Amino acid sequence: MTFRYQYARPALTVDCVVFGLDDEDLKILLIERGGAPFEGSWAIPGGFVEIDESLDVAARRELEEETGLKKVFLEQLYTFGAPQRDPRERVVTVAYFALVRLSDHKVKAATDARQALWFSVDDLPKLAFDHDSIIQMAHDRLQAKVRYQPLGFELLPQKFTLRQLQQLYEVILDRELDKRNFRKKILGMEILEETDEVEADVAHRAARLYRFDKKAYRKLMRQGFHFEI
Amino acid sequence: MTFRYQYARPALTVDCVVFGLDDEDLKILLIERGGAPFEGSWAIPGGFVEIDESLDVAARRELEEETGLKKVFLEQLYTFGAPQRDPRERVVTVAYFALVRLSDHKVKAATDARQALWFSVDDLPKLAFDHDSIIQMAHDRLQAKVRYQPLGFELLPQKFTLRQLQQLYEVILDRELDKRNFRKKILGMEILEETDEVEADVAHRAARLYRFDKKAYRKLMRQGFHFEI
DNA sequence: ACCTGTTAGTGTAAATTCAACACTAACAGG
DNA sequence: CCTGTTAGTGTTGAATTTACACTAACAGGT
Repeated sequence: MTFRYQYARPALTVDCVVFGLDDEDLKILLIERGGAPFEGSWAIPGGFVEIDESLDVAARRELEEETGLKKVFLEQLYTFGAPQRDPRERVVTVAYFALVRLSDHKVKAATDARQALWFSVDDLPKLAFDHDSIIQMAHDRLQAKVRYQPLGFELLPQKFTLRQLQQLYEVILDRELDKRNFRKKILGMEILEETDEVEADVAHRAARLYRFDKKAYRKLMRQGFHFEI
Repeated sequence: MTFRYQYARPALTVDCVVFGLDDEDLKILLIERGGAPFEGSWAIPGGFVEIDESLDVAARRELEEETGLKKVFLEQLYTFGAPQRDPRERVVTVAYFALVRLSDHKVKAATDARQALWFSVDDLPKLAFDHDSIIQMAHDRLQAKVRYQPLGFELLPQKFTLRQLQQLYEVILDRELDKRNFRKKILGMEILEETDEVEADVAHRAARLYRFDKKAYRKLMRQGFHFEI
């Protein structure tokens, strides 16, 4: 079946910048393209929007098809529509950024992708299309947003130590934070729930595990509380 | 001429939420639709993206065609793509928000629009499509962004009094600010250039006029300065 | 000339928040 | 029991933010 239109229409795709956190590194998930154009080069996962699916759904579907990732945090980033950004024809892409817990997820390459791999955010290979600008914008947005929204917890295991949380901010913001001031601030917010567990298998005093208390956070939000690191 | 595609493609449009500032009110520019669907109801200006123009260019073109506005501040907001948002067929729209100086611009209705009119942001008529959600998001974004980027100056005349500037923030943020603290903060930033003029035609002591000093602002930015109200 | 109404323009003190900084406790492993 | 490593904890000074009220200037009307 073919479709006829009176005017030429751009094709519409979605693409996802997927961030994951390794103990000391912020990583991005890339796929090696299995088809033209840019066959064999690296790109962020994505693909065409189907005619009856919403953009968010398309982004989730493509992400699962190409990398196997499901149920991740996903947020729309920006829409890129420079006329020559795809050499084949006019393609407008709605870019998303996603946050995943590396600990929870196994990644596997699939449809259209030879392989999917995590790359350190400041050691990326050459990328297809304008994907370097998309990643750049996603990284800027993550850095800005992580400071005033509790996004960071999406990157950590459900239970985490304060040390892990601090490290997360240090890695994303790319600067050191003072341990005592950090703990004072974050515990003072009362959005962390202390568990009665401590971390396991460490060769030193084990740190207490905390959980992000989403309910408490939402309640505080309704009272005008403003998260900020 | 017609175009044939193997798969059905969504149509792609751009829409603009245009803000203007009246002395005591934040306004939005709406057009009365001259054609189906929603003929006769109010909508934000916008239209189809042409095959070889970038999204920003399309937004500017549509804005000029429908309202006569040129050279306004314009920034991409969000892309709306719910499958049923347009009753005719699948239409994805890239929404923008724009800031204009009401003092500088005459608005005139044109192509496809019976008329263009300014409405107070908290007294809007019923709107076509999902334009109420688009406006809502634009308004939220303006409120958030005006606090940490010097966007406000786009809404004021080139030369303005501190009183006007304060009123602008009060109207947009919808809360009162302390006059002395406001002046201290804004003058302390050293991003305003004092002119040797004062306002004219007022029945009381005339206030000094200032200009936003974009050069000074950019210089400060490079040095890590962070604007914040 | 002067009275009235209205807004311009200005400083200080208290409260709060932020930044800097170092030691003891706990525990695993050898 | 010794070693190495990280957990966990308060205080002080500096900087920032908030609250708050009076005189000066000027146009317009009498």
